[in-house]
Amino acid sequence: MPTASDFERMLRGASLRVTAPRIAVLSAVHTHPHADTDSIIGVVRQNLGAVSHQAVYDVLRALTGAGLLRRIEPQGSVARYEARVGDNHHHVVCRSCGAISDVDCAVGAAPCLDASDDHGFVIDEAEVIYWGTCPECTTAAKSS
Amino acid sequence: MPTASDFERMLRGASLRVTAPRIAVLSAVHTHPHADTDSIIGVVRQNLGAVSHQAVYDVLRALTGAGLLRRIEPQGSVARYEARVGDNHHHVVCRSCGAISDVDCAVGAAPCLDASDDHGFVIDEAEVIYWGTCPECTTAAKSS
DNA sequence: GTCTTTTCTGGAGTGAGTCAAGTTAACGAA
DNA sequence: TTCGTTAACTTGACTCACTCCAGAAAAGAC
Repeated sequence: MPTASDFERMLRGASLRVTAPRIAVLSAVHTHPHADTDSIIGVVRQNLGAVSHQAVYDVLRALTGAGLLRRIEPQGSVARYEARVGDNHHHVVCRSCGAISDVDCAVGAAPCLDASDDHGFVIDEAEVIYWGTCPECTTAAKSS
Repeated sequence: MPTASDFERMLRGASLRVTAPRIAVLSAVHTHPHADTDSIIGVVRQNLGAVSHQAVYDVLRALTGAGLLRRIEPQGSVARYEARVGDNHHHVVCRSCGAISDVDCAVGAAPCLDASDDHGFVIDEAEVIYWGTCPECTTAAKSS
């Protein structure tokens, strides 16, 4: 787990100012992957005390823009953030409880990046979301 | 292009009641693929006159649930609907203008459905979204 | 034609996220 | 160290897609 000074280095590397809210948000997302904005606000406030929700929204946007965080938003869910960036990985989402897990790319480094007919689009990323049922919900459904 | 009686047959096939708003919504989505709810409401009102937005939301949900329509919502966009259901196809989304195009599956009928490590999830669908720049935006960017 | 059930209307409400104006603090330069 | 600039934070109002609710209307079964 990265330390506060690691986070500081990451911020400086992205030429962003180092502030307590930013460190706290970065840390919260590292310890709570796939957390939604509300939970992040909660965690940040536990560590720092009062922080405006607006600040957290701003920080999340700044960090996402700088490539330090990645924003994901599966259908029917609010925005979630994760700290694992730079590798091409995807997600499985549980239809029943909304749980999210990371999945490494099925077909090498850049899977499915070739669309059969790209309609002239210049494609730079392929995002894959697997939909299914998580182990907990599967067993819960069986026993009912 | 399907006719009103085709739509009627589709509704009956899904054991849904046949009403003017439903026919109109079905027709609107067929003629305007990837339209958002607001545009659909607009098209429906052009054809039918006054229809409440609530009715359109209800109809869209009923038709989506019955499998007659498919709901897609790429990040940063509101919900959109398309009438092409039952075949496993995906979408390219333009980062700059939000345009959406259909893309057939790159790797056969069910692409990438095998995650390398599924964490015990029972996966039933793989959704792929390609991100890029559409032809219009590409040429616009070059000329500027 | 009458009855039951589903659908539609109109209006109020919810909640994630944004906008705007003013204050505060980070950090490079003097 | 202090100063000034500029980015970041606070507060609070606001937007907008979407939902909930209660009553009215219409579709389909008998």
